[in-house]
Amino acid sequence: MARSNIGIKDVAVAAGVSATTVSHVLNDVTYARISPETRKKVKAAAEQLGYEPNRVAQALRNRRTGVLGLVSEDVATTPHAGRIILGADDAARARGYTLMLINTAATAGAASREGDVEAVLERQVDGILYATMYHRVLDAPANLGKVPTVLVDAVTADGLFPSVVPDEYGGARAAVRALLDAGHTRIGFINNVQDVPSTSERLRGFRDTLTAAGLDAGLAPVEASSSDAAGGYEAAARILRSGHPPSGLFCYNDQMAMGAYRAAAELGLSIPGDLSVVGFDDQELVAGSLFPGLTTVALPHYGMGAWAANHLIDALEGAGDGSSAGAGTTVLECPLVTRASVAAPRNP
Amino acid sequence: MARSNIGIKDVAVAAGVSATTVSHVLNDVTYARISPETRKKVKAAAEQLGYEPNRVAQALRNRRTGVLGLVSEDVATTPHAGRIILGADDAARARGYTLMLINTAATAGAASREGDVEAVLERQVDGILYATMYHRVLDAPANLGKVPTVLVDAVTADGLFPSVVPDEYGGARAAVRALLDAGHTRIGFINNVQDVPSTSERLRGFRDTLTAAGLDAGLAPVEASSSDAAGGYEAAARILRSGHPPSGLFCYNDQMAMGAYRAAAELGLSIPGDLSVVGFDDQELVAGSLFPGLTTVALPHYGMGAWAANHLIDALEGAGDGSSAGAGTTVLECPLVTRASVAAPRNP
DNA sequence: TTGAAAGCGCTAACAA
DNA sequence: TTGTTAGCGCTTTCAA
Repeated sequence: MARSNIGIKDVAVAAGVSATTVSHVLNDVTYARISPETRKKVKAAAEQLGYEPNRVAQALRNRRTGVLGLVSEDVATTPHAGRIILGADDAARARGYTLMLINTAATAGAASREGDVEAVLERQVDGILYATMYHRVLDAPANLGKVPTVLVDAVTADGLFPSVVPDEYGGARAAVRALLDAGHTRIGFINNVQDVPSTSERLRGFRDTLTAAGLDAGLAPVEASSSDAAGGYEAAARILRSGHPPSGLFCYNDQMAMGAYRAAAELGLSIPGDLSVVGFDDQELVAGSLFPGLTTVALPHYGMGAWAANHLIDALEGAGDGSSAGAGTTVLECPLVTRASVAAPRNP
Repeated sequence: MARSNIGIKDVAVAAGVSATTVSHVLNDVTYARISPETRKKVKAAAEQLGYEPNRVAQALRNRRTGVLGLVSEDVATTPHAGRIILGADDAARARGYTLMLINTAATAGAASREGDVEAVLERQVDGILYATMYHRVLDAPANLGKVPTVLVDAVTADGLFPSVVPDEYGGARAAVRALLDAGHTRIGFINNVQDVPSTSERLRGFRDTLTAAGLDAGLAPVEASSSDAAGGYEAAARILRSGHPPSGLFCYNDQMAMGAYRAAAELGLSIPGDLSVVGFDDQELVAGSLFPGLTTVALPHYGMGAWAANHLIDALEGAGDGSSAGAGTTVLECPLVTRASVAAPRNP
């Protein structure tokens, strides 16, 4: 079961040197003065025996495991978690770290989530990445912060941890600008009803962009509903059936846009001929499958995962100062992904 | 940085006993005869100091880390990975294990994937879960199997590893049966063009079910295309425009079903009034967002993850025999998820 | 009923 | 230039 029976000692005897020497050459210890021939011998022996370090023993000795605990909420719900995980994994591996994963329930009580954090802490992870599945303010478990911690897609009310979140506002601006650039002057927004940062920020981005373009944001139709296809259908129907319907529609997310597609179809409105639509989230499975393909704004999940891992490792490897080195929130751009749902309005 | 400074020794002095005794009582060592009062003292001290075991030290000593390496292909592509991860995490945690995650690229060469496996092996994982993102036959990295290994959603050509895969055939039967039960007698199938197990098995299930119902499977319309919405649209359009179109349509996956919805809409066919549709995969984001909701067949990703973790742990904890204890492939049911896309045919 | 001592595989002072 | 020695925190003979 124990896989690699051969250890540093075996290499030592094979090379005819001491374990210390083997350790020195294999770790490229700077202060060790070892003759080139000895180095060669050791490396050859190690290679030949197929030596692989036992990271557990190293960890015990060095008091660093090289493992990052990824505590992620609701891993299974969306593909978002996958992107965060992938970004974090890529970044971590590039720097010699590995991820240890624990799923935690967003809806669980503080005690349960504290237990989840404890599970990785026992494993002596060097640091923790705490990820949520949508941008929100997090009620952090009490034991978070016992090791350096970075928040992904979340902030805490007290702002004690460094964190990385999407630029919801900027993303909304990009979406509306795409509509504006295509020539639309009457643009509507269908928003989510939940009280989360993205709801208010996307609305703010929507309004500010219209205002900046010299339009009266107060006149722009805005309807809110649940952030799924049914909600999108309903909100879009309300807007499109109004007296003076918009020619461009910005949707809170791709699911709602999917509902808007249906509402448009029922009203005999073709996309993008009669109605241009922009979504948010870039859920490949949805945005890429709709017809016509949905122009949308991508959430930088991969980038947030990578940023968080890198930032955490920087903190770990930087001066072992207070661990709170560089708290504050970093905001990552949400780029527009152009597909085929935006065109010039029929009657500009 | 090192989080829990207090170790077994601290508890020992606090309780006025030896480290040995502390270890004994905290681990409930059966053969240790320790007085109830001593036990009480030790537990109180541990509790009071907030002692948490250092799993790394335990691992070094016990030669078991209690960590399972999850090597997963293309974690980010679909929500499937999330389900597998969740299932594996739940099962592993219930039995005191933790997951270590490594992403690997399905398209990468054997050498690169071997490196990915090596990364977790160095961490002394007790066993490995190797997961692919769709059911296929896997070209296993050479070092897989150095520790007990279970395959998730994949099999190897040589069948050397225990593995768990979805019952594609049974799922297809359930889908077709749903159509049959609703009264349809003319049923079509739009299939994937790729040569993967699901393509042939779902087709086989489709035909066998028709035959078993006394219909002539040879006459049933079958069209194949790429397994996305565009392919589904195209294949469905071909079938629906044919001389004698079916009243029920089974689709290789939900994406293709989404394309079929569009084809039906263009032909003025309402779902489920004029056409009943069944998908496969149960991609919540798609199946639940379509209108009407898509009746589909769920892939048991959560179950496969859980089964694999449990099976692996069984092997780990069972007699430390050959590790190949119980190779062979386990097949998990694909249940029908009923939404609203199936109804009785208009002209039975 | 309890404790002393050895050692898991590795690294790092310190000696030689 | 290299080797000896002492642990990292824990478990487990073995002895008391």
